[in-house]
Amino acid sequence: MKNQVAKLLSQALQQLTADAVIPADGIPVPVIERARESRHGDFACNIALVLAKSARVRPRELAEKLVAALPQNQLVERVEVAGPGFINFYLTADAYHRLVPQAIEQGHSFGRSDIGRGQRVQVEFVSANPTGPLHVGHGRGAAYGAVVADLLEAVGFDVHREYYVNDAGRQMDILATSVWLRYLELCDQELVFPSNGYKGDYIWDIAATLHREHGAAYSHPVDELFREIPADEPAGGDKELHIDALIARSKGLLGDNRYRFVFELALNVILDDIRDDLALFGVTYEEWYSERTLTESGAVNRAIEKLRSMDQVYESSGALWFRSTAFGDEKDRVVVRENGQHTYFAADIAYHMDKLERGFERVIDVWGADHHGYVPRVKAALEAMGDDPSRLDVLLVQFANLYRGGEKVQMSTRSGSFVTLRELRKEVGRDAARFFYVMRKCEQHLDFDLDLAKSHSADNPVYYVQYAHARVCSVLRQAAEKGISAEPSPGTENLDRLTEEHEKALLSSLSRYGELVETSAINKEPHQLCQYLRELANEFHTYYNAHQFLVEDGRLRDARIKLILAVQQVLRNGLNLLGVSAPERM
RNA sequence: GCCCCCGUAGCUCAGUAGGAUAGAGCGCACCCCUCCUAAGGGUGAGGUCACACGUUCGAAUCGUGUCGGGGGCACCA
Repeated sequence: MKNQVAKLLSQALQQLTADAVIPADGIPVPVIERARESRHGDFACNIALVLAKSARVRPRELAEKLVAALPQNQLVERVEVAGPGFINFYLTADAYHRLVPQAIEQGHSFGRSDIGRGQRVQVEFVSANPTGPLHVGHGRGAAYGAVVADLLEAVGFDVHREYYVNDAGRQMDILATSVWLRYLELCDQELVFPSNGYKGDYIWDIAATLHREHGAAYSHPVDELFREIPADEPAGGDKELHIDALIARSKGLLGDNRYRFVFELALNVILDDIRDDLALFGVTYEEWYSERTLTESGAVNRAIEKLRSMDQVYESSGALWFRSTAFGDEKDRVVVRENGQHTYFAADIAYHMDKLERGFERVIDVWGADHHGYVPRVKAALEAMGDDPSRLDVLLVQFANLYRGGEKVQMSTRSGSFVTLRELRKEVGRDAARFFYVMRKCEQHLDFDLDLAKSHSADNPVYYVQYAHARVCSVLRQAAEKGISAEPSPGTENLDRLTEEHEKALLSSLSRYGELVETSAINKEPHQLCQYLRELANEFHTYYNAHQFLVEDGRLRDARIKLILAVQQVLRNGLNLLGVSAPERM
């Protein structure tokens, strides 16, 4: 609808350019917006105000000329120049009416578009280290990333969802060692568990699996394991040195293959759990990309060599540094440590290089806000390698705070008192969790009210929207019971009977849906969709209270049934994009 | 110290690429089912858009500065 108005204006602009009223250079794309007030018509455009200066014509005069140059169109009833030079468009009733059969016939595809033109875009999200279950912080990234991906797909992008699995590195070694130590305890050995190890119950579970399936086959005397290991922090030593020494000793005692076995077991159990958890949350991926394959395939070395060949790295005090300051970073960053191991950052450079090499035109990373310091250096690396850093879009998601009974739920990884995503899902349900997570802009701190998310009341936005959908279903059931056919008449037949203000408001909202999906997708702002659905549901509920749908007058009844069928479809499509169910009854 | 985000109604937040009289929900005060689910609806009170200066025909929106809140600044992952 908006696009059609914009097209008309573009044609008028071309006409005026040909007539030399407007200078040919630098004509902006006309910005059409929804009029905020009905007395300003349906759409408004400020192009005359914008162009007045360069055309050296008074805004109102320019507006008049544009209006005169507008081609005829059956959607537009009349056009007015108002205020300082706004052009207001008043659309015909038919322009709105034709949306109703469209929504009903197009069903699931109503509101979708192809503005993405099949461009390949990768969305990487969650990517939590597989060292334990996902917690509520990851949940927000999961919900947000999933909806952004779905929105982009809905507007015609070729979306590739990816989870980057950090299956290499020290944290994973700490995990493997933690599991093995717990296993040794299950083999009736006594030891002091390292303060820096993973202490969650799930570590015991994995150790128990190892013990159940392999008995004491992986057991070693503990005194051998701890012999001459530097003291742990509680014993007055350094927890990092302590755990690193334990890892090295574990590898030595178990040997490569057996250590690998414990490592893989831990990794697979946790990764399966994460995968399962996300799937139950309605979040799925096209690909789980292993960090290890990045090293094994030589991509990391290749990235480093690429930087070297472009003279973007230098050696200093035994390490290899990337000149990220040359690209706006605040300090240079190490890519290969003094001990010869590459840093996590080096793998990240390789990963992003690989993403672009795989042919994605746009790459979106969803990160926790605590990683924001990472953005400049990753972009710097892409630029240094000769890529366009603007192809990478990093979306930072702020943390979510849970509230229960008006009190903030205290969470800290250290004390092990963090709430897992699974627990949250169990408590408030998938629908509420998905909706609440994306209700706010991602850069906004999120206050997640658990009581509200659980409440079955109008205060709860999820139920409110779902209830509107269920109510439509209920009306249709009611019709069936009364022996009234809810089968709508073809096309726009009878829709001219919709003359109530409530009905016009609903038609107007329906006409906004497509635009809304587009702006939500382009701006990566799912909260706009939440907001919209709430408004649409509100208009429906108001309508429901004010008017009977299943009236005696068959033509009016048909028109109303068609209208609510269209509303039902849009509610369903919108909820579906959010990963929230649209129940038939509640 | 440097960097990022935020500051709009009592509370939680919108404000659609600067636009015509700043919006919603909650809370508060009233009111509405002999009627398709009251898990609903309506009416009302409530704002110096943190502050100052600047850009513009026009600023909650853009720029600079100040104040206030949150987060980040590893040869960790």
